[in-house]
Amino acid sequence: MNNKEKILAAAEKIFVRDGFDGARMNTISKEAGVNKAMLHYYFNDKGNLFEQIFKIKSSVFFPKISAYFLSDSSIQDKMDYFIDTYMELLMTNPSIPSFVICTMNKYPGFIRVFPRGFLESMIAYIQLESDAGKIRKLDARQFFMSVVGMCIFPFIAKPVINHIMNLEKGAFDTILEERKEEVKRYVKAILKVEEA
Amino acid sequence: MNNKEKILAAAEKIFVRDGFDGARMNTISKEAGVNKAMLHYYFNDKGNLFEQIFKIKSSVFFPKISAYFLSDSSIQDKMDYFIDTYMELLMTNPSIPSFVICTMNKYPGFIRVFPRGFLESMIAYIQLESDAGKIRKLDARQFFMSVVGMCIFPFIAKPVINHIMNLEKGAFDTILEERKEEVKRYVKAILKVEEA
DNA sequence: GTCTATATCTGGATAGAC
DNA sequence: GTCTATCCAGATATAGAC
Repeated sequence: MNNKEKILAAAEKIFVRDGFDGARMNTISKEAGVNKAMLHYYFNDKGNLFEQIFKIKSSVFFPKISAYFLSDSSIQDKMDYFIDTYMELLMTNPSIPSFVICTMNKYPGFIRVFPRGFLESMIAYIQLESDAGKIRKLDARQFFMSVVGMCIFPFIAKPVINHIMNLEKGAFDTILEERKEEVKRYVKAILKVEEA
Repeated sequence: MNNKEKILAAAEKIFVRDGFDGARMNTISKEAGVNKAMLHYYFNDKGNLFEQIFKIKSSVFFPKISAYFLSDSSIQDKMDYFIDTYMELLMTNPSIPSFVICTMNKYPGFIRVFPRGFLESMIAYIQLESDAGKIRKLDARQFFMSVVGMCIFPFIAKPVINHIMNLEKGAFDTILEERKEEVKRYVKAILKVEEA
């Protein structure tokens, strides 16, 4: 890894952990093991360094979670895949949801990193299935927001959850693991066509 | 309103809008219309000013959303009340969810303001109903997390939602209003006992 | 490309007059 | 209680030698 790559890796870690405001150019340089002036040499300023990282990251994230939606499997299977993949991704990057929320609420310009097509087409597909009567009649936008909300909740609320449920060491991870299955069951219940 | 009250009101607004780090003692004093030195006279330092506000706020919030849980109505009605009350509260304070998430992830000590009893007893009650077979067999903690996740999602993700769905002016508020009913329907579907 | 030293700015907090 | 002036720490960014 050359210096530029070292800086990118270190900056990602520190920005995600501390947020844009909380991150220090000093901390990043120490983490990367390079001189602080190098950060400015390669990336001019803090804001630009920040953008570079998350343009790269989001270009792999969205294709991954939406991949299976193109297959010819049932919508129930597609939702199962989405929930599994999304939850797995979050479990290996548990700070991402809070990071994204904090960043984009403070710096609305940050949402540019969200590519439009992936989410739009997933929602459109769900709406078609609903309109065709294959699943319950629902607003696909509301449904999609609900699924994502259910998936990210434990990650954004971890401190409260630990406080309220006073969990033992490791218990939180168990909750996450069980949650995948539980959310999939909830989604199936929501999608199920009501009896007349 | 005396100076102390003016400061509290101004500080609440600025802290919620800008976060703890982003808030400036200068900005707060201007907003309150008092001299900056007054902030230190009444509240010593920034951290203490911050705590005072949210101890007061949370002491009204939790009793409100959990009030109806003590009645003798059905669990479905209780959940409807919870979702309505909670969503209404958020609609009049739409920045609160992001604020809480950002603050408590950065300053874990902040969770002390969350009183334990209210949420715990709501969850315990739901678990009893489930174990008794009055609703579907489920993990009440997972269920409760799901409901809260569904309610707060549009508030924490507003910038993405506007970006992805490219909404017209006022369309977001319509989504919020419709969401109350939609989430209530989803919750009913989740709670419904499965046929053998 | 890499480093040291430093300029410059910002913001919380304090001293002290009134 | 209220104000002005100021201190001081911390952080970004730059200048300039090598």
